[in-house]
Amino acid sequence: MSGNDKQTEDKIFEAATLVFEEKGMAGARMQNIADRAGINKALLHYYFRTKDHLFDAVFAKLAQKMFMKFAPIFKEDLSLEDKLRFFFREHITFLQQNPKLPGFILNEINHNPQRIKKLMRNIDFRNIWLTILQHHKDELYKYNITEETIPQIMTTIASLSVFPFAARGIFEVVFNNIGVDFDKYIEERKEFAAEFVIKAITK
Amino acid sequence: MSGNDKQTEDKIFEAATLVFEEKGMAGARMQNIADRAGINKALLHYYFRTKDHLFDAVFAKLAQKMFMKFAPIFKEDLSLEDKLRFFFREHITFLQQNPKLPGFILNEINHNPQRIKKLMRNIDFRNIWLTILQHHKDELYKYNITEETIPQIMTTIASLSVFPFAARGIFEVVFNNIGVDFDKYIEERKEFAAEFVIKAITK
DNA sequence: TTTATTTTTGACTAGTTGGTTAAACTTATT
DNA sequence: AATAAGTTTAACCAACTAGTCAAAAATAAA
Repeated sequence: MSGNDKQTEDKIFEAATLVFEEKGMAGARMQNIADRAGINKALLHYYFRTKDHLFDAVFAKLAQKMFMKFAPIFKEDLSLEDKLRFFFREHITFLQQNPKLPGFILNEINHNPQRIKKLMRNIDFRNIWLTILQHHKDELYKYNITEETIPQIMTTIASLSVFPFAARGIFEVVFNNIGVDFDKYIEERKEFAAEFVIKAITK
Repeated sequence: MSGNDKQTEDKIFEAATLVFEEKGMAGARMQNIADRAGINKALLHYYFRTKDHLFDAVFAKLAQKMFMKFAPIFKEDLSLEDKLRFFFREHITFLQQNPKLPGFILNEINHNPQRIKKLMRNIDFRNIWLTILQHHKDELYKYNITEETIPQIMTTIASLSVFPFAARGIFEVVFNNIGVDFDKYIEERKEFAAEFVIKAITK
């Protein structure tokens, strides 16, 4: 094992990430990945035996990167309102730096739902669920939130943050026609989304 | 031209729709489409010269189906609040009947942004934009809506309706773990989303 | 330096895929 | 019935693609 192999493995991984994000599993070509990594195609199979192996590695890493960004909210010791402000600010900033992540993950999950089931079976959602309920128990009565509406509110929060990036291609076309800049829109969204949700759940 | 050819063309189109929705352009196989249509592969190329032709036909039809569902809101003569209730009820019901549409369209647009630009260059967004402004001019001052926040609000509305279907694969896994049924969640969303937005934009 | 081990490459292969073609079949026209 | 036109098929092809392999190059061990 020379010190070089980690370097090449990383080069391959980065190239594969770019190509898979752009073309998806079905549209990606091993030759294309090899070219971008500046190596021979055979070397791909030396480090990652098959296209599936390589894809799984990339997908697992990107999915973790994505979902881990949801976790810190539950740990921060803030009021519900500040938690919302914190979340949208942090999460949208993260997506600004990884704009293709949502589209990539949604696409691959739709084409292969099995993949996410395998990936998420370790996560203990029931526990997270109970933690949230417990942690905000006293606070919830102050808001328009019942236990039954929590799934609606949680998915609403995720939608407001993630969807603009997943639908960026459409938004940009519409925005172009009415003189709105996508980047500026995203920047404003950090605050807008937080205040929108807060307003909606306030009694 | 026998009366048969329209029948076969439709059979092909329906089969192609199913396969493209499920696998995407890159993952779809002409042989698979031919099999589902119950015909020879050569006959595909007799009706639609290439895979691109066939895909373009399917995509154009599905995209139109999707976006046309946004139009009726602007014509209905209802108060803003009832318009919101009307929209979410109608649009989510439509998506219940076409659950794979959002994922398919988002995916293909992300992989080929050119396609939507070509498709949408006929639509006069500036005109629609001005119509909305004009039509709700008197009403807007009653709500927390300024001209600058309209793009935020419009995209928020779209997100709340479309995202759950685009991210269904993820939602279902999470829901399974906490005992929530996706179909029931969607049914409840029709009313929840409307009231959520109304609450958020009310002064 | 010599030998063993790991890394990298060019050439190759078996299988797949979109697309073609000539002939057979069906339907309409005379 | 005979001819023409449109429809459908089986067999085929060229290009592409994931994956292999043996040999060369580079690195580590002796």
